[in-house]
Amino acid sequence: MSASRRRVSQPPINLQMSDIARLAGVSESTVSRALKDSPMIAASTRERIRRLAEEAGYTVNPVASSLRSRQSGVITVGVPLVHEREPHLVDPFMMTMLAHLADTLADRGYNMLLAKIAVHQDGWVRRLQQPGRSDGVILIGQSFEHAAINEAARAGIPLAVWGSRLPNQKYPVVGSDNRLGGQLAAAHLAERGRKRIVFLGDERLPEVAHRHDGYRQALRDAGLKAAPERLVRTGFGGPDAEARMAEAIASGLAFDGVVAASDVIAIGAMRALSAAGRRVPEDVAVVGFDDILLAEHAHPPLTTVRQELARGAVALVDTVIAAIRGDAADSTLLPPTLIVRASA
Amino acid sequence: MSASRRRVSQPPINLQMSDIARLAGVSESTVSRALKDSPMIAASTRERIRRLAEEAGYTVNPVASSLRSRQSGVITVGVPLVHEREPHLVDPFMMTMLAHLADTLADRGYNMLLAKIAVHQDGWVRRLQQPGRSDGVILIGQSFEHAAINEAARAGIPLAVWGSRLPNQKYPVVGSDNRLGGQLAAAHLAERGRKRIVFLGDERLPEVAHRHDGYRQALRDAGLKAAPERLVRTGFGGPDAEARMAEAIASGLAFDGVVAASDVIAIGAMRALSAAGRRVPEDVAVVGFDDILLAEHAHPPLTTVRQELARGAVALVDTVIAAIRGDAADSTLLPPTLIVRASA
DNA sequence: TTGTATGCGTTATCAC
DNA sequence: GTGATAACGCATACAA
Repeated sequence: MSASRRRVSQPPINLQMSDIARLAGVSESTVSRALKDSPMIAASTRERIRRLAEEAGYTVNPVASSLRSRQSGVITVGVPLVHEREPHLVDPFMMTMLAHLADTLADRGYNMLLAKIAVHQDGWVRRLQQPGRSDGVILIGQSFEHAAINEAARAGIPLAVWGSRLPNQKYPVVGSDNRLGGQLAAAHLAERGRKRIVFLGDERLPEVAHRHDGYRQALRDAGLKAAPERLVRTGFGGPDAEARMAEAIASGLAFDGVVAASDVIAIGAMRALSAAGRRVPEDVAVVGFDDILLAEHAHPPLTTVRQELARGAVALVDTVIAAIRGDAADSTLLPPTLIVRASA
Repeated sequence: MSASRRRVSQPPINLQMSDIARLAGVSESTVSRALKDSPMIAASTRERIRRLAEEAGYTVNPVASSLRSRQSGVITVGVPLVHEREPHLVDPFMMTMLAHLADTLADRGYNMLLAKIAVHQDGWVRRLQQPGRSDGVILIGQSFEHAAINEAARAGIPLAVWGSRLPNQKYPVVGSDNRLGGQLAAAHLAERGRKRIVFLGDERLPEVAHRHDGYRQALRDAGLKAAPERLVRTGFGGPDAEARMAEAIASGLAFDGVVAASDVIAIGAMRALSAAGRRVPEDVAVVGFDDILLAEHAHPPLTTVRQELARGAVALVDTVIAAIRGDAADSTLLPPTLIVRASA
């Protein structure tokens, strides 16, 4: 059942601007201007040329256009891969963010070029913005690359980054108030009488670090102490989180509450708890982070800190567009919200 | 907290090939060849030039390269939007497919350009493959555009389409055996003694049509009759499905089983059933389609027909690459699997 | 308001 | 094995 064919039938007669110019009896420049609605051209001829091009099925060659004009109409969205082999893109948070970004970029008339970034390899910053291919870059997550991102910003790459505010930051970030988010989560558990609350996540990552800070603040406020052994480090993958939680349980760690750095982590943890015969929330109350679609469908439905991804995506896009224009590109701090369901 | 800056500091000294040529004491042609590992160049000079370029931080300008060579290293992934306002990309099935495609394309050394396609507007096929911007196109879903896609294929655009096999198809498709899938779903319900089984989906779309065919076949095989009023039409959105299901219940339609055209539809239906006081699976058994991550977390966990998206994504990518090369681009039929959980 | 001329940075073609 | 030269298709400074 072959459906192949050489590019032979119906040669798409690669029309160029000169063809339209001839058809219209004007010069190429006029066509070029008319097609981008330049006010230089009389409205009547503009209209005529547009119609002619339309009928002929001509579209401007974006590659040539972008070589000459140094504008591509494309924005690169980069996903830093912390650990080589994780298929990060399939992560629900990442997918949702990408979908919102794609929607917003389309709204703004930009195309989206998706790039997985192996941040191990040196020089990824340069590869990121191959000259001319895209007008700007959105990075989803800072990973451990604060310094490298700063360098990229200093090199003049229009940038917007999803993440946390850090000292000495030369690039605009969009992100939730992670400290507040962590605080909301832990305070909620404390209010429900939980005394020994575990934090589950990789606190070396900037966003998670802030969530952890908020968590400790809330514990202090509640008069609880944050035992260091109750910081259980895990990556963002569900199976990883499940394994780390299982280990913690097996090690005899005593706890009655969990603040997870993400919903996927929380759900992995609940799996491990369930496997170990601990009931949620009776024995252990669990709070997640993100409020992905899965959260409300989890067993039990997950209490979590919602991040406003749709708003975040809009802010990221508008920020990078501002940077491209050379306008002030300010950082944006989004308010997280505690969504109380059944798990805590 | 402004983090903006004009592109002034640290001018990235836009290095070009001529600079490397001068540095190496050779011509531009030699540099060009060396950097693409042409066997024409002596291994020693090749290595020397590569190192020089590396050190200088030079990368080939992909726009200029692609204007001249007519190869972009980019593949466009198009998502046809059936209904204008649905944010289709946020659909879990779509997001998962996109993530797998992005992973696979990256593996194959291609970049992914994401395009939402408004199929209402005429001429979308042409816009899809703006000359030069990408080497080929992957379409996720045929929508109602079989004829237009055929036209694109005839025009020589290298294509691969996720969808169903249709008569007179001039383009390669990758997709599940939807007829078999529908059959598996309905047969499972029949085996469990369900007699009045509703089909929930838009049977005008090719893939859904085939699932519906399989459903009817299974009913016939089980000696049941497929009453036309048990075909309840709905789009792919969860809220839409919930509303249609609620209407069907309110209208007094009698049924004890549901075959849904997707998991999202199934979950929407279960919501409506639950709201109407019908228990799943006791009163109504429900089978979904896709096996998205959400399915196993649904209430109750959803029995569904799994599609192998990861394999599908690989097939799509390899198919479009074959088409780009001018090789035979064959269609691929993936085997669906029934995953039995608690909902049926 | 429109046309003319030049060049964007690379690669293909042809010569050496 | 390497170099010179002319495109690739368009947009802009400048001239008219």
